[in-house]
This record gives sequence, C-alpha cells and structure tokens, in this order.
Amino acid sequence: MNYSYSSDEDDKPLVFKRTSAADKLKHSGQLKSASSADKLKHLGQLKSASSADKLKHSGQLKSASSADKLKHSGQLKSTSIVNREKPSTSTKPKPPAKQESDTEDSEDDKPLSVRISTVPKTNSNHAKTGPVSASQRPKPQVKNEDSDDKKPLSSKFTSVGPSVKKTDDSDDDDDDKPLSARVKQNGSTSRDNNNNQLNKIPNIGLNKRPPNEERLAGQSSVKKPKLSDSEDENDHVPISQRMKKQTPSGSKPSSSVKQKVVKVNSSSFKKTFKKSNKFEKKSKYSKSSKVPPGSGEGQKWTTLVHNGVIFPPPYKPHGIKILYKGKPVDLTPAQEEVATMFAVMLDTDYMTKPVFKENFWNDWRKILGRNHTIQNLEDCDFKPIYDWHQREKEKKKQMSTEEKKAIKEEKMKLEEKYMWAIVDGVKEKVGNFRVEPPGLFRGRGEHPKMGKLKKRIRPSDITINIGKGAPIPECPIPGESWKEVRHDNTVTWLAYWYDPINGKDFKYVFLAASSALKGQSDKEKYEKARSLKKYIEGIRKAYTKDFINKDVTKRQVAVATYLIDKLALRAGNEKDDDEADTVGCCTLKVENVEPKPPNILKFDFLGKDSIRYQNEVEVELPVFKAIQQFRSGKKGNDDLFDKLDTSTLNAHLKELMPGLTAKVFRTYNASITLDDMLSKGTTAGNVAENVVVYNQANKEVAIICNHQRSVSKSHTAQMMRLNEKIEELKGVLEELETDLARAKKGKPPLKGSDGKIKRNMNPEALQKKIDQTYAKIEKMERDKETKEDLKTVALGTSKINYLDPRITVAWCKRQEVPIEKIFNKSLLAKFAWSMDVDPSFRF
DNA sequence: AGCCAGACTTGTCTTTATGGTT
DNA sequence: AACCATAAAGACAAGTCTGGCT
Repeated sequence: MNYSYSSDEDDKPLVFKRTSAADKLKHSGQLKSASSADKLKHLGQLKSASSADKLKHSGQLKSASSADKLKHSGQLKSTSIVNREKPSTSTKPKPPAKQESDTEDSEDDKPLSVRISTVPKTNSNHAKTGPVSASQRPKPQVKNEDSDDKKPLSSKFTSVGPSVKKTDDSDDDDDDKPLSARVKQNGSTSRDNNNNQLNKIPNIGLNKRPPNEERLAGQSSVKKPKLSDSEDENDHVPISQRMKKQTPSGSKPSSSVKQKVVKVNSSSFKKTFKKSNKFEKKSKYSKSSKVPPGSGEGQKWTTLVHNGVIFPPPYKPHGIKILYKGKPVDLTPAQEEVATMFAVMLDTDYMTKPVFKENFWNDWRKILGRNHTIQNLEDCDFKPIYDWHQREKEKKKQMSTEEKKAIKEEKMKLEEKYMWAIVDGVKEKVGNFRVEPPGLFRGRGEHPKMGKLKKRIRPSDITINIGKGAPIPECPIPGESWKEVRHDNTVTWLAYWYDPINGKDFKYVFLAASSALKGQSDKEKYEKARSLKKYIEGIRKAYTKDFINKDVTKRQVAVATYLIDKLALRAGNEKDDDEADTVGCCTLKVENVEPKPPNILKFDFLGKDSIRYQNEVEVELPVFKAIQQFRSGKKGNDDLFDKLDTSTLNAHLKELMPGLTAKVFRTYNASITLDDMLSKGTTAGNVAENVVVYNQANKEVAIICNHQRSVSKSHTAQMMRLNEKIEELKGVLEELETDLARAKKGKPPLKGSDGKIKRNMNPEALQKKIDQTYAKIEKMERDKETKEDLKTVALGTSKINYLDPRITVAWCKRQEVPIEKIFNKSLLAKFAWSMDVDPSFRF
C-alpha cells in the first residue's frame, strides 16, 4: 500500500491517507487540465481519477478535506514511550540514547558519542553515527530501488517538454498548444500564468534593509561574533553544550530497514538515463563524475526558457541635504545616492565600526571627488536624510490596505514574467530573479570589506544562460544589452554577474528550491548521507586506529575526521585575508582547541558567519594526546592541523566511500539524529504532543550543528509580559480557590479584587474553572520555557538543509500528524519529492 | 601539489504576511 | 481596526567542493 498525503485545498492540512500515486505528482505543479493529470498516470500507477483531479487546481499540494484526515489509523503507531531525561540545561550534551537496532549494523547507527561511552559527566555527545548509503554522483553501489534516483526528477513527474520524449502521449492533447500553455508548474505558489493575483510584492525599493529603530545595545544588525552565552542562567552554557541528555528509551527503532520507496518514474525515462547509472555504479572509487543528476555527461537540462532578470529602479533623488560642518551641502544625485545608503544605516552597529566607515568614506570620496567641499566623514551629519527616510517608512506604513495592495499588484505585473522559467517543458519558479540593488556591503563579523560600495549592476554586467533556440530575454533597460548569452546545459544557473565587492566571486540566478532540478540534487545529497551509514563503522575503525599512526599527516587526518564526525564541524577551507577571519575543522588554530586533562577538549572559535562555537567535549585519550602533540611548539595563531587542508582531507574521505566529503557527515549526523530521536521519543500521543517531540529532535539537531540566532530585541519584554500574565492567572486561581472553599461551606464568594460582586457558583463549576486555569498556567509556563530555551537556537536551518524530509514525512504518516504541522508551504514545495515515501522509511 | 575559477549549498538576518487579541 | 507576536519569505553573505591548469 502506498501512503501519501493528499489534499484538496491549500489551507487545509494535508492529510494522510492511503492513496494512489497521483499524489506524488503534485509537486510537479499545477495541472491545468484533466488531461494533464492523465498524462501523469503512467508515471505512477494512478489509481483513481479523483486523486488526480485534486491536483488540478491550485498548485501543489492540496489538502484533503478534513474528513479524510487521519484515515489510516493506526496500527502504525509506535508505542514506544518517551523516556528522556528532563532537558536540563545542564552543560553537557548528551549522546542520544543508544538503541539497539535489530539490524546488522547495530552499533553503527548510533551516534558516535553514544558508542564512545565517554565521560559520564561531561557528556560528549554530539556525534552521531551511522550507516551508510550510496552516494549519487559517483554512484557507488546503489540498491535497486535507488535506480530511479538518478534520473532527473522532472523526468519522473512530468511529461516533458519539447525535446524530451514524452512517455505518455495517449492522453495528451496539449501538443497543439503553445509551449507555455502546456507547461506544468512546479512551485508552491504556482498559479496560472495569466492571473497571478497573489504574489508577494517585494519591496522594490532602493534599500532593502532599512534601518531599524534603535537597537538595544547588545543587539545590532551588525553581527558581532556571537557568544552563545549571555547573562541568563542558561546562557552561559554554550549552545553546543546544551544538548540534553537523553536516556535510552525503551523503544527500538525498527531497524534501518530500507524501504522501497515507490518510484514514480516512467520506465522510458529510466532508459534514457540508464547509462549514467551504470557508469556510476561501476566507478565506485572513481572521482565523482560530474555527471549530475540525471542526464548524461553533466547535462542538467535539455530545454531552458526564461525571461532574464529584473533590475532595481534607477535612483530617485530626494534632494535632502546632509550637513557638513553644520551647513547644508549640495550633492549630485550619484553622490546623494551613496550618502543615503550610509544615512539609512545610522542606527545600525556598523556605525561603531571604524572599518565600515573607513571603507565607506574611501568609496564615497571617489564619487565626491578630491576637491569636494566634504573632506572628511566626521564632519558630515547625515541625520536629515536619515530622518527623511524614517518619515518615508512611516508613510508607507500608514498607507491604507488598498493602496498597499494596488502597489503590490503593480509590482507583480511588472515582475510576473521573470518569476518563472521553463525547464524541459516544466514551468519552474526562479529563485532570485531580481538583480541586487546597489548598497553598502554588509559583511558579517569583522569583515575587512564592510562598508564598501556595492555598485549598481547593469545589463552589461550580466551573462545569461538559456536554451539554444529559446528566445533571448529582452534587456529590460532600453539601450543597453547583456554582456553575454550562453547556452550551457551543464550548469543550472540562468544568469550571473560578478560580485562587485569581490570581483572573483559570482552572483548567480538559480531556480527556486521547489524546482525539480534542486529537488533532485537534494535527494541525492540525502542518499549520499544515507549511504554513509553503511561505511561509518569502517571509517570509525580506521580513524581510531590512525590516532596513533606514526605519520603525522595520517594522524591529523584521523583526528580531523574524528572531529568532523563527532562534532559535525565544517570542513574549513582556507580563507583570504580580505575576508572575515573564521575557521572550520582544517583551519582550526592552536588557540581554538584547548586540551584540559585528563581528556577534555575545549573548543572556542568563530565559524561560518562568525558564529561562535564553544564546546567542551570529552574525547578518547589518543585523540587528546594527538591534539597536544599537534599543538606543541606552535603559537596560538598557528594552524592546529598544519599538514592538512580540505582537499587532502576530502581526498582521503573519498577513498573510504565514493563521493564522501566532510559535509556529508553533517547531513548524516543531523538526519540520523532526527530519525533516532523520533523513533525513541514518539509515543501514541496526540498531534500536539508529537509535534513537541519533533521540535525537540529538531532542536537537538540545531544544537549539534550550532545553528544559532540572535535574541530578538523584544525578547525580554515578551518574557516579562508572559510572566505578568502568569502571575495574573495565579491571582485568579487563588481567588477561585477561596471561593471554592467558601462555596463548599455554602458561603457566597468574596468580592473580586476589582470590587465586583461575583455570582454564586456551585463547587463543581468552580472546580472546573480552577482546573482550566491550572491548565492554562501550565501551558503558559511551558511556552515560556520553550521560548527561553529556543531564544538562541535556530531550528529552520537544519530543517531546510540537513534533515532528510523523508524521515519527517514517513514519521508523520506513522503518527498521523498532518505534514503541514511540520513543513510550511515553502518546505512542502521544496520537499515535494519526498512526499510519497513509504511510512516505514528510516534514514 | 597548489592555485584558482566556477558552481552550488548553507546560514543568518530583515522584511513581510498572517493570525490572534483587544 | 490597531496591535503585536510569530511565521514565512526574501535577501544576500559565506561556506563547500570540483575540476582544470600550471
């Protein structure tokens, strides 16, 4: 039986029901006609026409009527009981509980930390472990079921465009229509082309990030190296250490049985792409062939049609003058434009950064000219422009709903054509079709280039990539033209330009995450991570052995791999001097890792985005000793792993498993942890309880990956408000208790605190009220706790990038949790490829 | 082997939309 | 309707990793 979600309307919860394969097709977008739906039938044994019909309107996952919801009941539910320790904020992260799996690779599915039975007290926890999987690119041995995976997703779900052969033609009567009319849409907001009422109108405006009102001292838009600890009790504990310990629960994962995921592919497509499969299978150890998903020889698409990119509107001078030494100064529009970029940032923390001002001044001065009245930044007062900008913002806010709507529509009309591309006959959303507007570079952390002028991008900066034979997008700015037009079907970008700040970097325009192309590679990513499960045991054995290898390089590789596996560190590529000084595993400095005898390593460094990573971990003695050796004789700023860089490390990893690289461990760790925690923590509880379990697992993953967020400005205030409410309720409670006591004695209630006379209630009614109030208080207390708990933890990143959606979808099916309780619209669209997973899927 | 161009994923923050209250 | 808290969407910076060249 094939379980899948289906739905009838966008706003209804997706529901789980036994259904035909039609649902699988949903993500391919909106089917416009019944016949379109029919076309899809062959793809996945569509069982009922009605299911297919559901897909017609609206774009993608529609939800089933509520009646349908939860149809399949339960015997799938797991009865395991959550038995986890109270998530104390204790400092030590705990390893996920160990579970005995019924599978062969018993030990290996567990997180490393568990296996290592490390320190009881400092629980080193994080690492996870796992099994293996076949990777896609260099396809290692792939299981049969996976065979389809190599094909482009799009081929699976759609009947393709012009060049691709149609699999099923019988029902297709679209051929006579213009291509655009036949195209199917992919993407969540898909709607009919012609009438797109809905889109969001992004603010076209000049500056996308208007300054905020005053920020609290501690909190600025400039990212400072984040400390995971702040004053609160909890906060002194680095996020990475905050994992809760969990005790093993009684539940056992039902082994990592690999499910046969039902494929939707049509056989004809299989054939089409077969060769790459074969090739990959064989070349277990060959370097990953560039052969991408799906097609031969690196081909990513066959036909590609799109309309290019849209540019921000030209600068509109406002005429507000800044003051120089107290006097208004006339500026040309170009000079004013740049001054405005700065003025608008007056209330950000960038203003406290000399580097920012210095860089800004240097670039602005070039525009002012050497002999300009303005000779230094210190004597400039940008307040008038700042104030003007605030007023403009306010005005905008004050606009009536209708006005806003009108503006939005207007913008939509303008942008509509840029929002979509047609890839192999399928209409797909474009991710970022808006060219970045000029502005001041907002580098994160202590970026040496912050404040530099990011110049306006013009058509002559842009290279377009489009299918041969497709109409070349018209250049939206009259009189100008594209830099170049290419027809490269080995890449997925639609356009790019050189990053004005770092001339060697590119800014690409890609398809949106909901596209089949992205979905395909996402799936491959998870399959690769899954395949690591099968290799992990061997890999761990190997590096453990090498902790004491006489060859320093090998020892370093072993220790580095260990850290990446256990702590989910990033690889750590080399960085230039003109970038913020951050590190990853291979670039750790001596000062970033402090050995604390007998066997604790204390990590403290700035990682990606200058987010601070702090953690104390207990490690095996040989690792501890090795680290000591690597440090000896070096200065604090020297590389800890001096014999290593990411290419040597990854080259080594590739020998252990085809396609293996450092980042696969992060994916693996995250997903296996989710799978693990869900299977352990899941009870037969109701939906709300299950959602809590899920979020708890999600949080654990976020902590492992050190996904942080800054505390919201209003956090403290919000907490206070919550506290007040709780206090208030407690007051009510007391009063009720008194009244109850009196009522039992037949006395009337006392006057309320407000002096009002309450009406007489019988004890039962009072008791009921008391119970309700209690429940309310408890709920609020829980909410408060959760809020505090998550104030620095970002759950979204792992959900979007690290957690195999199939784990979530399968679990939702098993637990009868509507999938949209977990995935929002974007995620549903992005993960459309995973919706048909078998409920028994395990990572 | 090291360097670098190139392409694509990951990550945080800001802005906007949404939904619940008052 | 105004308000505000939260969630979703959008923006864009910052990583990873590959492959080709020297």
